[in-house]
Amino acid sequence: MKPTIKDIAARSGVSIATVSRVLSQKTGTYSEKTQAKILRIAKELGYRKNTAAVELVKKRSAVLAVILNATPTNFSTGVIDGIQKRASELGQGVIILYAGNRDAQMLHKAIVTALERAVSGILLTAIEPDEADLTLLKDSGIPFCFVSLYLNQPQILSVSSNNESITSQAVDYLVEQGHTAIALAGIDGYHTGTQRIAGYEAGLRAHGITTSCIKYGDYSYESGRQLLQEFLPLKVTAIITASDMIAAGLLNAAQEAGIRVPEDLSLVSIDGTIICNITTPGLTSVTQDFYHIGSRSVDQVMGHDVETFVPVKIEERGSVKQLKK
Amino acid sequence: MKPTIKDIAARSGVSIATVSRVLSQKTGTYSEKTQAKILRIAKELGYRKNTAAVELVKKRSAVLAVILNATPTNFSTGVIDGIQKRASELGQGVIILYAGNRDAQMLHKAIVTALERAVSGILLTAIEPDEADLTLLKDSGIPFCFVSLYLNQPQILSVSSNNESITSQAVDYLVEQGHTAIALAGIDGYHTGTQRIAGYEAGLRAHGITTSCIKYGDYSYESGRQLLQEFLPLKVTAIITASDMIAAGLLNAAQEAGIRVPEDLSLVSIDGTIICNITTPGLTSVTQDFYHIGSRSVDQVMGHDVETFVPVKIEERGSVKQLKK
DNA sequence: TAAAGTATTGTAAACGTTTACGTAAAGTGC
DNA sequence: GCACTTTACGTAAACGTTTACAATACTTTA
Repeated sequence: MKPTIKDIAARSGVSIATVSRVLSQKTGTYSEKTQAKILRIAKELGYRKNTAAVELVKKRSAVLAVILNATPTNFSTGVIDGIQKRASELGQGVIILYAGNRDAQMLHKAIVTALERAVSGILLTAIEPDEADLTLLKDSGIPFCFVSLYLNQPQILSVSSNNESITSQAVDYLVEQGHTAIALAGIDGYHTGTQRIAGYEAGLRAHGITTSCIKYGDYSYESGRQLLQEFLPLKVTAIITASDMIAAGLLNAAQEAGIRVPEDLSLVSIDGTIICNITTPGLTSVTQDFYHIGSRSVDQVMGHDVETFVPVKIEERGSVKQLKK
Repeated sequence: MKPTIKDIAARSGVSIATVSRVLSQKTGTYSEKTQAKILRIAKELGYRKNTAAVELVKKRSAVLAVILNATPTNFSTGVIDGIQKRASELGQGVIILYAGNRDAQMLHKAIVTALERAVSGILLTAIEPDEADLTLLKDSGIPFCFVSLYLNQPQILSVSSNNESITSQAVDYLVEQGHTAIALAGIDGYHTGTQRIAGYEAGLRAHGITTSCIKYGDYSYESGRQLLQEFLPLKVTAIITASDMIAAGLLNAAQEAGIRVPEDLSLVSIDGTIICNITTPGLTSVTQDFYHIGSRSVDQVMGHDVETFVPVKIEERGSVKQLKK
């Protein structure tokens, strides 16, 4: 069946310890001649290490566990690309455990699965754990880091965009385009949403705007469509949306209702994924750098000294009208 | 540090074998009194099984490995939702290994990683392996199944939509709407693409249409945008696109070139993800049931008797014009 | 009551790999 | 040539859990 180091040792005429040292590349503990023989035989036999045996002995593996939340917004690919690349550079493998979308049970199971394996670190992407799971993580002794979430607790590692900066920059941009009746749409009441609300309100205050307007949602396209009804009686000229999906839903519902974008209503979308290019018109966005968020989170969980916040930028497309001043 | 069954045995006054039997729920091999005591102490100690030790001894785990290709088209979520749900119903965990997008090195590494772990099965989603990797999989003794790919080799398990049926239904639908100058766009030369070409051409023949028009691409939005140039000199009235992203790219490039959809050019998109709702106008699609593809692939790899093909359906939106006949 | 059957438990070995420590041989410096 | 250091290798034990088999205790049957 599956060849083991015992098989290699028997064919090489050396001990299993020597085979192990060669296969673990313990330089200086074997001769070149012995190494060549062992590597040749290992290849002939199609030998592969038994990961479970290694992890059992070493009580640690060179594997990062990524716990992945399926958000309505598709930014996972960028984050994962960043994680995979950086992990690979640091000699770490990556396994992904799926936690559904705000499914507490699946999340708990994913966390326990990660803890049951001797992973070197855990990255939780766009996931807000409850206190019990957070305690579990803290007590495990395994380093963990939140990705695209900032809990603002000093002992908890995270890498994300600065959510207050995201919305305050969006407000700045819209004010610059002449807008003063600015709303925030599709946000939720979790940490990310709360931070974005704070930035939105700080941005309004900084420009002396006293009227705020916040509509809650769940970041999804359908949520965006439904939110349009709530804006119809209001006098807002511009809306900052919590996600590209909210923006797309608002956009399409508005157009179906005869409201032209950007002529009658301007939109600035948070995230800046490819969705912003697909809509008609394209969506002006506060674009997050998901690739670097992912990449930097690997450095963070590996104990390297990195900045928590990854900068964002405004990307102009076609959804914001410049008002006469 | 981490409690082991030795700690539980010491506190319970029983042997480690008894602790193991209780924790493995070997019914009929322990008394209720002993069980209660062991479970209480395990909970007090915060005991968790060491997965590596279990896998080492059993040489098998109740875990499916999903090797995930990051396609330009975002259908992964549906597939994974289907896989996770069905696996959970069958008592299997799921770990996901990321293979990038047509990155042979990452794919090979993902496959080797899966083989190094005592997984119960491997699901390869939208992945076309080379011969060496396919041989590796076959020689491993671990069951594997292709998801959303059909290799048409009798010993190789797969679950997907019927790609010939997808394009022939699209042709049927467009002919029904009065179209006879029908193209196929964005397809590649791999298995899926080849099957869709066959269905497209069979569909044309069935309607006595002798002129075919096929433009290759890579399923991405950018590829779709670029393909428009190739269609400008042609007299096609309708295009079947290889993915929603190709459709969105063609759509937006056409509108920017003053070509109206559906008035001047009709589009039918293969996949039917949420992208089809986001574009303006919405894209008529041959919609695949990714959730059931994922779900059924779990049954397939677990050795249950299931149909290879999951039915597709035409979903009308706003991208096809009915021509006068 | 004795024998047979069943339930419960413990001992020992297995799983595949790593590594501390001991030993022998080779290399280096005085 | 001698003492010290380095290289190379082997032995034995460890890692945490499972399980076959043996032993013991309890229950049922004749």
